[in-house]
Amino acid sequence: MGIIQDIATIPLFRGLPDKHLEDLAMIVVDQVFQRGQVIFSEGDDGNGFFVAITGRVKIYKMSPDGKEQILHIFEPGEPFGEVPVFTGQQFPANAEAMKECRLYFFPRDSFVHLIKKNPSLALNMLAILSKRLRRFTMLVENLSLKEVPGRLAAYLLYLSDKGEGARDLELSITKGQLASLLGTIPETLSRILGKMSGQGLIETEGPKIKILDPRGLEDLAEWGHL
Amino acid sequence: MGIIQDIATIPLFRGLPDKHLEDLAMIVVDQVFQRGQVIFSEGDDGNGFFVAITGRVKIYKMSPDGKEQILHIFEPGEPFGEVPVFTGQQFPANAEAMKECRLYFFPRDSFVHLIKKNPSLALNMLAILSKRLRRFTMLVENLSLKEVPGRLAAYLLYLSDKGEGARDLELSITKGQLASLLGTIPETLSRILGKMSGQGLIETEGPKIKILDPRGLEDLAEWGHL
DNA sequence: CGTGGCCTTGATAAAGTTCAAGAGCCGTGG
DNA sequence: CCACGGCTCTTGAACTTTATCAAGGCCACG
Repeated sequence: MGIIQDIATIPLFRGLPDKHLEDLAMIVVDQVFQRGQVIFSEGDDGNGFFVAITGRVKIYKMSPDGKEQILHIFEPGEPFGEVPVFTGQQFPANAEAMKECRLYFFPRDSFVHLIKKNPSLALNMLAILSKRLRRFTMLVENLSLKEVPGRLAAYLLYLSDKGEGARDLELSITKGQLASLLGTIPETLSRILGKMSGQGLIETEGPKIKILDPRGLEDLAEWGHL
Repeated sequence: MGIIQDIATIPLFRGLPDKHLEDLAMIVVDQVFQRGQVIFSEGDDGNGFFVAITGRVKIYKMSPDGKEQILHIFEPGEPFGEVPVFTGQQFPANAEAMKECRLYFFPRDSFVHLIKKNPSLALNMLAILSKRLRRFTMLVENLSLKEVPGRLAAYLLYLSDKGEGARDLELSITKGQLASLLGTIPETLSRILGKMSGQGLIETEGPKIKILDPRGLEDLAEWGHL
């Protein structure tokens, strides 16, 4: 019960007529994944895509020697795994539940059929993919053009912005995961957090980080040094 | 003369009825850019997108201290600059003509209008954006998980595949640009090309690169060392 | 023939990774 | 209630990779 309501709250489906929401409810598959469970792996055939209803999902790549790069972390309401739906190929990366997740799975054919009949659904999906391209652009910029302190500063400011400018942040992921998100390793992240504390930019206590000098962080994010 | 034919050959518009091709021809703006000319800059408002008809276009990011990361190089037939069309924001990166280019510009509103009436156009665009996401995934993987020799090996194999397995490659861009594409600098690229020659993997002569040991390159691309 | 662009090479320095060890934390079970 | 094992995080030292700085070579074009 409540599937239609759940679907209606997904931004991707905003503005859809009730009739189409019902159609979606007919084709959706409700799935639950446990923390640490693999949702799909790079190279698997993708016969549809997912929307997170509860929980948190990471999309990541692995190098042969075990280093992980997180590409994205999806929260409730966000769709993922759409790429093969439209290219007809395999998933380009892996997906894993970071905690217990409830996911809605939308099979490819039914969804494409629906898109053909509903331009606003197509435009919603185009907007989502475009936003994702924008994020990837930033990720590439960070990885290639900034060094780790700059990436970390940018991430902290991003968190602060998301929390309406809050100075007191609390990491919702472990520092190890944060390292993987920033394209580095826990040791390096740890050292840089220490250095930034020493310079009076931030204050850390476990998963809590207090921003002491937002301007200093901005300079760091922009220029790569203080 | 010829505009409709040009438009009809663009993969994005494949399968469109003639009537819609004519509509497109009505809204398109034909533009020419000289080598080195800026097409748009990061932060500019995007009121439409481009399709390359002739020439070559690079999409890139710059760091404050001048290092460049090429995100993409577009050849004739490929659309670019679509992100702001669907998110309503600014261009996330810069675009510059690498040689004299003829571009078709499609204004946003007319195009969105057309998409609403034509699901197959929407699906074509979704496929293109999805492919681009896939490419970005590979770029991130390369930048974060591989070191420069691995990236170079992967790029050479990609060129070889594109040329139906050809062993004799010819770079269509300068080595400096290749360095920027691989997320490094010309000096480093030069050294690594030298090292790879010394190991008998390739043979270089100016812009020509001959692949001597494809298996060796695959190992390098996969594992980061021979 | 000189000038500017592009590429190469060498010496040096910086940033990040690896390896190793240890500290803090927490849930489980004796 | 406390001890143990596992996990995350931190710190140190050596090492690797890459960037930086500087200089010189090659080549096309005027």
